[in-house]
Amino acid sequence: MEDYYQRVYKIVEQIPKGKVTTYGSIARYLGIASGARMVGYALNKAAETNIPAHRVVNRNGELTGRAYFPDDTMRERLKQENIRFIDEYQVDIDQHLWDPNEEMG
DNA sequence: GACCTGACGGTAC
DNA sequence: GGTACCGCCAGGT
Repeated sequence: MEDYYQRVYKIVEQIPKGKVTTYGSIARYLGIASGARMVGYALNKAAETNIPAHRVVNRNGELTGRAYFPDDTMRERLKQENIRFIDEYQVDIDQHLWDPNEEMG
């Protein structure tokens, strides 16, 4: 079901600069609250696209997907957007959280 | 067609 | 408050 991935990409593209969201929020918006894993899986493919997948982190704000980005691209991109880091590879999710369920309805 | 794996999340202890 | 375990859906072998 590639259409599923398209849905994920569409949402990730809507993430405003300086904001981040979680896999769970995206999954919930898609109607699969428990499909957070699928979101990350989709973003894996998104890593080779023009989609800002670096703005998506887990519920804890950890850059779990940094391994799928060349070097520290993911962290550099976030820092470039003035994202506050509470750890070397963990953003202040509570400060920059962007929930599509609230922003997009 | 069955089993295993995977950028996660919530609950239980 | 942190760690551990189970559940979830989709895709590949």
